[in-house]
Amino acid sequence: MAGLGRLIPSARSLLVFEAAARCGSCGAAAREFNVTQPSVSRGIAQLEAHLGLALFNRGARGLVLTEEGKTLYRAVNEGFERVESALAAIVAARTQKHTVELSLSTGFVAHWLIPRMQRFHRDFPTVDLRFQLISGTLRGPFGNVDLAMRMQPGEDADCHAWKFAPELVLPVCSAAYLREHGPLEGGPEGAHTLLLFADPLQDFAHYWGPLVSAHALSHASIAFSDYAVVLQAAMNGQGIALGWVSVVSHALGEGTLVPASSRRVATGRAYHLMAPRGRPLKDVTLAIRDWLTTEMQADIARIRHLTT
Amino acid sequence: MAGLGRLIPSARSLLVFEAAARCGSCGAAAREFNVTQPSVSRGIAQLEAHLGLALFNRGARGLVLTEEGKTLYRAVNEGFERVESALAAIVAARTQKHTVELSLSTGFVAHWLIPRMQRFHRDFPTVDLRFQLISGTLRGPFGNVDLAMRMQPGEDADCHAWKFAPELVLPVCSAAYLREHGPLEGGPEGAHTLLLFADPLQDFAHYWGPLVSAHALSHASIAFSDYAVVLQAAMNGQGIALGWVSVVSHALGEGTLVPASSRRVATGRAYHLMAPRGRPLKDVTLAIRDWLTTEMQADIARIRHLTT
DNA sequence: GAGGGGGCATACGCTCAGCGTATGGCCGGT
DNA sequence: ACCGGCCATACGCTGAGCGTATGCCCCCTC
Repeated sequence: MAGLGRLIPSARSLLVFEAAARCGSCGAAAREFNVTQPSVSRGIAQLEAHLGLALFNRGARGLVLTEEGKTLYRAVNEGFERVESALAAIVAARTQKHTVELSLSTGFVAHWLIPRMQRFHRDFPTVDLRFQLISGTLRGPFGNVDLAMRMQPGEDADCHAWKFAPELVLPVCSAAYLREHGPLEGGPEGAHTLLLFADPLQDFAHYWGPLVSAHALSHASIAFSDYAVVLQAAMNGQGIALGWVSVVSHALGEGTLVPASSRRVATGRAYHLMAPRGRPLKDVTLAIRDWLTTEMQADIARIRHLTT
Repeated sequence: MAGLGRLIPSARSLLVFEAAARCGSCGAAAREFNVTQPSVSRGIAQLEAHLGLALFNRGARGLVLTEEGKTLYRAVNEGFERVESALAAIVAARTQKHTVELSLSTGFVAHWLIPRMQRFHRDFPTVDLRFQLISGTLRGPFGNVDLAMRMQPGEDADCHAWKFAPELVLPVCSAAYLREHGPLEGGPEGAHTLLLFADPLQDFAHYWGPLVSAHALSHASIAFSDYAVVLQAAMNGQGIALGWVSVVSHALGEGTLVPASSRRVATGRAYHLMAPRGRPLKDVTLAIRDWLTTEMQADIARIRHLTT
């Protein structure tokens, strides 16, 4: 409104007026603007002189709006509120990001998701991921996250569930380790170092059993308390680790890990992505589910020759 | 609203923003505030920096509001209009004056209305006129004025419209120029000076074409950026200008301008006075409409011998 | 009635926010 | 390729807006 600039003596006149009207005194308004009382007094006087009418009656108890002052104050209050709401809204909309909470294992995040985080942020520029990280077997309630990875829906029936990846396991090591020590099956007794994950919840013999002969269990072993560290040690050439394909698919595709045996363990079970029913199922959550699934399927296709 | 003062970097930020948004360029907004273009440019940049977002996209054609800018502009426009209405109302109530906003061309105001302003004030002593001045072709929204002059109602269907004057154009110059150089049609090639109005929105060849033979377009010419100045130059004897009768009727009646040719262009279109439906249609607005129309009809009758 | 507290108004002098000028870069039209 | 018109920025200037000091007024309490 071009006219407004011409109707007031300066841009700050109305801000000063509004503050004085609301606070009821020059001193209180001055404190709000971090100026001194004479500054507000002059500002109001300037506005009144410009308009040719009194907006306040002055008294020992401060300022009292005249009838014209009340009319103007109502308008200014409404007008400023309209502007302030819009300002607040556009600033909030601009900085507002979707926060999505994911419950995932440390190994998965470290060796599968982080390597493709750049692509994730490209595809989801307004999403801010928050992780509930689970060291070891995927477990525990996830009622307070948007998306969780778990083995089977049975853990928490009251949820949406979507199949994500089959549970397929194979021994993996670095290419350098393989060249130096040969595959897991060959070689003399105890020639290998097995990198174990010290997880009381997981029967690793259950997985190792089908992969090595009985006497092979005499191999040296190193145990770690986090599966992500187990895989890192394998990549560093320190031994052979169990490789859950859902976690090592990226590393196998990149060649930072290679199969250490021709044997595989397919348990018949599957990892699922789950969303609790008690939490809003946001579009962005579904989009991320789809993205994760698509990426996993692409990885699996890419390393099919290594896992069958 | 105390918050508003904290959301903007300075009190004048929003005034600058609103003007730039409405005018579509820093230069045009600067002219409205009687400052230079860099001043507006800095003001907008300061506001954007403070808010942390872009309000305009910059280009070779000026400023275009972003989506956030549009949101803010709507709010600021409404908010400021609310304040301005109250300000006008209390000033009018105090002085018992009616403020009437008119959207008219600079040429019309300068050469048709101002010459009869004394008579206007005699007939409307309590009316305080405010002008939205349009340099060049009458155009643009007029939702925030009481009365606008436009070519056809189609521009903004949601309005009252009353026919005001036909679009009739003839070449005009001063009497002294005519005595010295003769009419537009006669004389050697290139003997005249054409006073042009540099308005990209208006195809002046469309009007000059029927008024002069093809070779006459070789006349020397001077271009001005405002039609009011074009007419002033013609009155000063500097050449021949196109005279829209709706603007030059007073000057023709007074003899400060005379026809420079026997040819006329009647486009068949008509100027209208319009009032937006979204704004109160005040009695004083209708009275001014009638006054303007009566004055124009009297002018046209007075110069009928010159325009047919 | 006197005194004190708290309010607003004004004179004087200071300073930096906002300005203009100069200039450069970019874009679109010819 | 050239030109006109737009916006952005560096530099220096200045007066609008500020604080301080002070005076005056009103209201309340003793």
